[in-house]
Amino acid sequence: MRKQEMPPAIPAAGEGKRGEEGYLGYLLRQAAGAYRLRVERALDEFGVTQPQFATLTILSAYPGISNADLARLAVLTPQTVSVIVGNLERAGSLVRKPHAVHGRIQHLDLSDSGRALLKKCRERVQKLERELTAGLSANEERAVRRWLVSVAMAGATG
Amino acid sequence: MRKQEMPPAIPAAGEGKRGEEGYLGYLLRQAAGAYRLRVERALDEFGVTQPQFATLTILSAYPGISNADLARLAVLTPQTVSVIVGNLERAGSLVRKPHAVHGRIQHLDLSDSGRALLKKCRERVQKLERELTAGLSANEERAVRRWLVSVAMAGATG
DNA sequence: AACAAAATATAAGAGCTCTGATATCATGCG
DNA sequence: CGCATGATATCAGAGCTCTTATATTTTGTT
Repeated sequence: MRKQEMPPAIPAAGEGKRGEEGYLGYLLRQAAGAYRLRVERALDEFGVTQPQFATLTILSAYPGISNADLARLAVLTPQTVSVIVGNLERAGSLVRKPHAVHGRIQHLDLSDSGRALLKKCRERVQKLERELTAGLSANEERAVRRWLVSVAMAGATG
Repeated sequence: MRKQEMPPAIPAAGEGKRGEEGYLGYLLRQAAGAYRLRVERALDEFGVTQPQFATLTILSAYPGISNADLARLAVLTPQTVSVIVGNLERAGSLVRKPHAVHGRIQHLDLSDSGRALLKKCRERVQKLERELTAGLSANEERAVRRWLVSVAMAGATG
């Protein structure tokens, strides 16, 4: 396949601009896309996407949270979260408790089936998570974590 | 806002699970999302998205590439790239040269306006790119780059 | 009490991305 | 030559994500 291109000659993955000399933003996008794909493949059996898994996880840690707070936690817009929550509700993984003390806010909580689903997903994903740190020394992992957090928070209002 | 939640107490950005102790995959997704948003804000004036900018950049480095090779380079599916290319063509930033020596393959190339657009976008993005490395030592930057490449390539066929 | 401001939720429209399916073209094998 | 295989391109359907806009509720000001 792809016999002989005269021009620049397309590099293999991990070489040239595709490798460690490439733009950091480009590498970041590639890494996130590749990992998202691996997560969704691992969770395909359960029909759960990576954003859904993240939402279930947050909901498990902070039950009763509102859509708006969920969006803040996930660094997403409320509209985006509303779509994800809608799909999860349709699948029966979470329930909305519409009213509350306040009128407009809806509290979100995992259903029993949602909790069971999260447990199964978590096992799969933790395997991938371990692979993520496999080749890193303790120092390197710390540097990577610090960097990821700083990138996520740059330009944030808080 | 959000006066007193009894339960776990929602952490501020960069703290607890949202910070350096969180899941690496979660941090990766947040960082990529936040950076993509910054890029698209910076390029909003030109109506160019991050994937479109990446496509223009690749096309500039490898003119005459096919949709399929472009997909391989970008670690995306051919269908995804086809959508992006379609939007860029509609905007007049690239041209398809349908035929070739082979019959089915379409060669892609930047138009003059596409080249001018890329130049303007590149200036904006390079500013963000520099911010990405601001707090990193040379050693740390090397570790981050190596890690991103390894994540992007894990599970790849070749 | 009345109005303004802020927060919450949702809808509409657009782009990105996947999977699965379909059509075209090239090459290799009989 | 005829058919199978593989590569390329595209369509259809689904989910994620953004922006912009709208409706409802709560809160603060007058």
